[in-house]
Amino acid sequence: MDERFVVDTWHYVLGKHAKAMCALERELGDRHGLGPSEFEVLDRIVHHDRKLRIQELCDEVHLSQSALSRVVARLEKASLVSRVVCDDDRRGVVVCITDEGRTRHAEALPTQRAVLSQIFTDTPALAP
Amino acid sequence: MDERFVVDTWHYVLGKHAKAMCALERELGDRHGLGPSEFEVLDRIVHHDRKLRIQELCDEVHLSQSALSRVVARLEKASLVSRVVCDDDRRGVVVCITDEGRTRHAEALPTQRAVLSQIFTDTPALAP
DNA sequence: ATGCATTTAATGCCATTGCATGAGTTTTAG
DNA sequence: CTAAAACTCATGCAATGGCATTAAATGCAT
Repeated sequence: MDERFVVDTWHYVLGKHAKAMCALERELGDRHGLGPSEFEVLDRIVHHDRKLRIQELCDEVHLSQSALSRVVARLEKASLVSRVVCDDDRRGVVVCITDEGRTRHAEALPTQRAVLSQIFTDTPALAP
Repeated sequence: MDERFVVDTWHYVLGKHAKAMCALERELGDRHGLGPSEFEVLDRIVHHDRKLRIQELCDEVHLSQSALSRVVARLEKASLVSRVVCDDDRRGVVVCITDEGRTRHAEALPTQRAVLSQIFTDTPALAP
């Protein structure tokens, strides 16, 4: 169809993604010791406000199952979440956010919002 | 400002980026033996239709200088580009696309366009 | 002209990611 | 009830990317 629109949109996505990822990595990392993926996982759990199974998280975060497994492992090592074998299906694992995890997320959230605002506001939908 | 818009846009970008990257990796890789970064570099050179310095490419591709250096190295190993020390500034390196590189790019271009069209057409600007 | 700071690209090192696989559990078919 | 198939998550491995550093070349100031 409109090939030009498609390609322009793709470049817009590429540019914003790179810029935002880079900034998030820097800001979240320096200020809160979190990577973008770690923050995203915490954020999903807080958003749902309940325990989530790995598989549920997998649907929400744009990571492979293996990558997610490792992110959760890192979060657990940092005491921000805990992993518990699921009661009714012992193949599954539920991820619970800890108080420390909630605190860290709450601290990091304004940083993330600030970064994203910086990047996505005052920009035309398809910036040149 | 409109926090909701910012976050929604970010999720849109994340989703499209993940989907497109994944599909490009698969399709370009399987059909043409190219990674997305490799294709992107070839594409930029073809688009400009001239030799480009590494640094110029760096501005156009969303890669660090070191990553770009390695992409070009891979492309050179595959005989798709050649690297020549710049005449007027012998620190610099110009990257020239080879005939084989042009051919490969021409073959891969429709694949890339097809993937992107699939993902970016018939979707509302902010898909659910 | 000489020495020092700067620029440019390549490389060492490490972190993160995806694919393929593995171990354990559940479900299904017979 | 048993065996095979499917599912869920973790891990080995290789690829890719970024940061910091290096080597070489250039520019600039004295």
